[in-house]
Amino acid sequence: MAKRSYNQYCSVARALDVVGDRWTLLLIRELMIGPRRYTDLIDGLPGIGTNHLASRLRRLVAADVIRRRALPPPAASTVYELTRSGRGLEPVIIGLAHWGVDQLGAPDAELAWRPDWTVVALRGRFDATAARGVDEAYQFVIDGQPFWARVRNGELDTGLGHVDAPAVAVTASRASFLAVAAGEVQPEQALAAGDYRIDGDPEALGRAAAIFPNSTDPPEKRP
Amino acid sequence: MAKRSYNQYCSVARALDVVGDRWTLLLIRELMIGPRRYTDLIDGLPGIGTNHLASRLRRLVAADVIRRRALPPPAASTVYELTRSGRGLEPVIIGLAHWGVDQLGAPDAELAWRPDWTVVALRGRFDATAARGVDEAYQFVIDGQPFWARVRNGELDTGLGHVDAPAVAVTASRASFLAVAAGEVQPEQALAAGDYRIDGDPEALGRAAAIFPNSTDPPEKRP
DNA sequence: CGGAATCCTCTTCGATACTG
DNA sequence: CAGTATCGAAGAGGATTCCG
Repeated sequence: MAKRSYNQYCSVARALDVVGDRWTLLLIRELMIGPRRYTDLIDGLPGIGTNHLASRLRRLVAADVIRRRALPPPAASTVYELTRSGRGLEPVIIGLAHWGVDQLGAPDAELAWRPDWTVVALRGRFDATAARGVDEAYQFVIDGQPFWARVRNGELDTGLGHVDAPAVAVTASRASFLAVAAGEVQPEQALAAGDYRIDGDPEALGRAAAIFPNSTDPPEKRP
Repeated sequence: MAKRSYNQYCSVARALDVVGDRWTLLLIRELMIGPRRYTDLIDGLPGIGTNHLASRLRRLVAADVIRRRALPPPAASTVYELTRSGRGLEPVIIGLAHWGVDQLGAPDAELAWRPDWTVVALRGRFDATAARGVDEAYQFVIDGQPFWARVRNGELDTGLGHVDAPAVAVTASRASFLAVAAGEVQPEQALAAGDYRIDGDPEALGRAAAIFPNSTDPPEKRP
């Protein structure tokens, strides 16, 4: 039962001792999207053994990366969420997200895809400079799954569900949303085809496009 | 022989399909320090099975993350080094290094430690703002292992071996270097004790301390 | 000696079945 | 809904051997 360790006095190795196991960083990704129930996690991590999920959750709680929280009575359920320490892993996830774009390829029906994952992509693409002075929210409903992004004071907030008074709302099917996101289809075509809809202020749409640029390299320096 | 995959259309999952296996990110860390021979890698990754190292190297070459290069005749050996794509993983490694600092604890003789790993720590602590206008090099020789950092045009370059005309040179034993780095011993004490030596310009030492701050949070936003 | 392939034991993974 | 229990298959970790 003793945890396997790299046994190195190196902060990279120590970090990987805690979050380097298979599935663990994807589990962090899931919780970056928002608090999740056990079954939500199973759903967002197709293929994980339930025993492994349970043991990883236990370990991450022990390491103060995530926390177990009971929802108030009407909901009567428990959720897992990132602690402050766990939120500190966001740069790692974002770093992987940037790097992984090149490995992504074209949308493939064989691969699992959840609308929520778009939240992570949005957080990765967020351009704080372009967001300066903007104060508005954007609503998405993809495949019936609602999520949103709000920009205020140059900062980004995201969540699942519906947001008040969005400046723009995008409603789309999985296929059309992915086709547009991957650049396979022009937004105009998708709009004409019908299962892709944009409501709201056209100018706000332009701002959103600048704040979440489609394919730039990470803001870090280039080699 | 088919590679295990998460089978998700998500750039984080795709990235982890390539570099998420056990040992792989530590292998990238090793190559961030500089080009390495097979046996150097074995040495920097104590505990890795030679078969696993070989198979990971093969896969990473295939994925264009690293490259195999033959050294010119006198050396008559081959080294592995990061490709441009592989260097793109530096933000991930640095992100893990920042996060792992909290998990690091006190130096422990039970844990493996290599002087070279300090190069990664230096790269993680580099403060580009403090480096503005500085053009000088710093030499380290820890436990007999030489490595250096050079700051120029607000950018950082690092490497193994000796650098020309360093502004500061730090020479120390493993124990005293770690004790000072971990904040257990004040530099003055270590200097007095004798197995820690600093040569060069005291003002440059002050600049180096500002450029590689000892324990700040990552420059990313805080939660 | 550097760069692996082989063998063998042990742990972890993945899938399913089962329980409070 | 939130987990345990179980079990075959795959990967990890050593040691040793092989090849140039």
